[in-house]
Amino acid sequence: MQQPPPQDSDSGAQADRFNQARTAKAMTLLEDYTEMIDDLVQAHGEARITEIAHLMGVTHPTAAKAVARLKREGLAVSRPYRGVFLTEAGSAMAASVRARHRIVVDVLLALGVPAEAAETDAEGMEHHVSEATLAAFEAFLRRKDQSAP
Amino acid sequence: MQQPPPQDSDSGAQADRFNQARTAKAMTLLEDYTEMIDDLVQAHGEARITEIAHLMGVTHPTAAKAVARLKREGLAVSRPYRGVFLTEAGSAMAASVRARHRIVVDVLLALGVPAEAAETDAEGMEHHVSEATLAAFEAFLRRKDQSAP
DNA sequence: TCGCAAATGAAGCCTAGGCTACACTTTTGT
DNA sequence: ACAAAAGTGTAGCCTAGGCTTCATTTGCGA
Repeated sequence: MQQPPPQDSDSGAQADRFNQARTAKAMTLLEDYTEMIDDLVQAHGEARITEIAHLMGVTHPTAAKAVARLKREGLAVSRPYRGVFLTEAGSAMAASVRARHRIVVDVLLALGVPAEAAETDAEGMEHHVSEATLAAFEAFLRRKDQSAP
Repeated sequence: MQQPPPQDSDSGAQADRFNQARTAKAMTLLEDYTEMIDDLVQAHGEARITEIAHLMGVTHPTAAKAVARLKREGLAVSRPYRGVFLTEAGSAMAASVRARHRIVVDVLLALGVPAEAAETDAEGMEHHVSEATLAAFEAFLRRKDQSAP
């Protein structure tokens, strides 16, 4: 799932990178909404469309469309005029997204990025952090903690 | 250009971050293509649609549409059935994009990310690296160089 | 309890960025 | 010199993800 088959020439490697970036970009909506819904359910017991929309900075029809997509993908469930909830798959995604987000922010902070910028940039960067990179980030943070306990 | 006006409540901060991530996402196409065209012009004296498409991993009509957008935005010029070239604005963007890309890759490598993953992830992450974060990255790399010359 | 405000849903429009199919130049090899 | 091949352009279709507008449902307060 990480190395697609090598192409004809060397230019394939370059193309593969862009294709992976495009794939990651397509996942961002799913990831952002599942995390948001998980937050809201933990905070209020349910996630309402209007609140999701407000926090995401979009209009409610946009949020509703996103939730419809989550439902299509089996990540969320909801009944008309009722709150939205995550399925098990959705919760799992939310958990890993949140963990990854925290690690990315921590790495940025450790590198000396100002807190506000770290939060903002992490929001976009996190979706492009592969397993390999995430593992390296975790190892880096562990080293940091050891050297400065 | 970095801090939009504060919203009503605190939820505005969250929404602002997502909005910035969306803006950055919208810039990725422009940035990727200008850098690619710059590479090709430096290598071959011109950038051909077919080669751009091949390297970007898309079909040529898609590349042609992207180039049309670059022209609309004043970043590139071209005449029918001839190569594509960057304007001064396009060259400037390519230069800063390339510089940022190199820094992001270097930071990932310095953190212990494997080379292949660093290249791939940087391709997506770089577009979300703000000026503040970039500055912190550069400072971090300078420190690294000093401690291990 | 019942009426109105707030929340949700539904429909339709727009742009970006993919694609295929087909038409037309340009280039190239014989 | 010209025909085939390669490269470009054009048209049209699709999905995602924004938006506005309008209809419907909830639920709360008078």
